[in-house]
Amino acid sequence: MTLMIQNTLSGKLEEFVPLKEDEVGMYVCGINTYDDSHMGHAKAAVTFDVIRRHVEKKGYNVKYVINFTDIEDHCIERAIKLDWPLEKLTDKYIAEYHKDMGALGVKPADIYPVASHHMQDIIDAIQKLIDKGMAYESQGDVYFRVARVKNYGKLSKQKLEDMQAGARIDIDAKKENPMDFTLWKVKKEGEPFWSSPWSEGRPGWHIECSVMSMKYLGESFDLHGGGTELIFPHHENEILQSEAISGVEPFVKYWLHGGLMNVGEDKMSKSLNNFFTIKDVLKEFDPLVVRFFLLNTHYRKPIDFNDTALDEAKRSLGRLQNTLDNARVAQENADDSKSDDWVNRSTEAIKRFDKAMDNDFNSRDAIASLFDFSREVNKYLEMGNLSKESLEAIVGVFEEVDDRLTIFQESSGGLDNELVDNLMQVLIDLRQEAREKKDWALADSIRDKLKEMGITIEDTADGVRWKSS
RNA sequence: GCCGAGGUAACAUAGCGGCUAUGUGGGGGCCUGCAGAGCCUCAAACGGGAGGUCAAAUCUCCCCCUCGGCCCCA
Repeated sequence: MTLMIQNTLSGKLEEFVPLKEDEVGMYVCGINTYDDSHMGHAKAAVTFDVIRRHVEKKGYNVKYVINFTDIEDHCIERAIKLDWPLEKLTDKYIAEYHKDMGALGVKPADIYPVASHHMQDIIDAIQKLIDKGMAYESQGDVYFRVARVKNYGKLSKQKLEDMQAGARIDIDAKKENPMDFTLWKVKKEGEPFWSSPWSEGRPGWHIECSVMSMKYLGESFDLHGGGTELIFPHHENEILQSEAISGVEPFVKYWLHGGLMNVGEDKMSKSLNNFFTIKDVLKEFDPLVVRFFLLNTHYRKPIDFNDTALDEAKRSLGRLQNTLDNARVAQENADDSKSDDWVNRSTEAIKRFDKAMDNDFNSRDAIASLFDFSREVNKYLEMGNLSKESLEAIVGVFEEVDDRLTIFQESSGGLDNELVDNLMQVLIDLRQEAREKKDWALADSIRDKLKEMGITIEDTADGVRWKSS
């Protein structure tokens, strides 16, 4: 099956054909390191995590790079405000990022380059642009010369003329053209700075991504991701710079952009101050539920963030988790005498899942297919006549899915605590005795009290089960 | 103004030419001492208007509405 990818560059669904046989380069814009990550960042991290895993599953050797930008305005401002060296701020929020994303089950990237650690590379790149006539120095600043580009706007489909017509563009006397963007800017008093041939100052936003992506992935690589809000100007300018620096096209073959996280009518963002940090959300919801919530919508679409949606995700995911739990329990008790065609059906289920993922990483559709599979499994589980081999295959489907999406619990049974297990067994036995004597009041009382403690008792055909919620 | 992405049953989302979808919620059954879980089943949809096709939620055109981008942002 071929992997199809919606490419922002062409605006079309294209077959994925990597540039090189041995390695697929993938670069995703990380965060600006000045504050805790919010759910919007989580959406980006999780979707590209899943995309990366699927591409790897297709047999490609993915080299995954996520950058940290610590040289832009917010970081500088925050560092000054806290009276911290920039490095301290950078280190802190990189650590927080890894903590948050780790908690969300995001597989680490191969390389996490940091902008401020690549200053010489950045300065060299800017010099190269100046040497080529693609950039110019002006009173210590350096600007990219947009007029020298032949096809401006290939990613964002914007025309230079249109941009200048309606937009609110700052008229800066230092620029030749209002659309020229900053490669290097002179420091302001009190700001952190680096020396350069032009002035003491710092790089503009965009250039660090060009430099770091090309450094680690080469002048031309396969996949570049980010949120839709980055298409213009960030990614557009990244292309201009990179292709001007290297002289190689395309800088990136496939551009992927994820829909934004909304809160009601607005997108979630720091500047609107309507964000929910990952840390706060994880206090209320299981990380697996959060992942399910994020993956239950196609990555290119926006998602509205609210508790109701998370609650629904929790219930929905619980349905799948139940099937998996039940299958696992049945697996322990199954005999291997009977045979049926669940091995084949399981293979088919994985194929269907894969097919959905091959269609521009349609995790929503892939999950829907799992619900269908789950329903079928439940029917047979209830009849209780599945063979060990079948159950292994069925559990295998869930494990395969989990390998890609990471949405299931290992086991929802005990608390990994022998003492608790034993105590629970005593309570369950007592309750069973009460039930046999038809002492429903006592039996229900035990169940209710445990429920209050967050422990659910279920009477099933295979015996009594309990789980903590 | 200029670009981009969308408008699918109560809600959230897939589907993007023929197979009426998935979950949550709702009605009715089955199972159960009850509960839970599960199964079966019912109700419920493609923003509006033209066009085109044997056939459209899916294609074309027009209109309406929403969100995003054009200062920073995953």
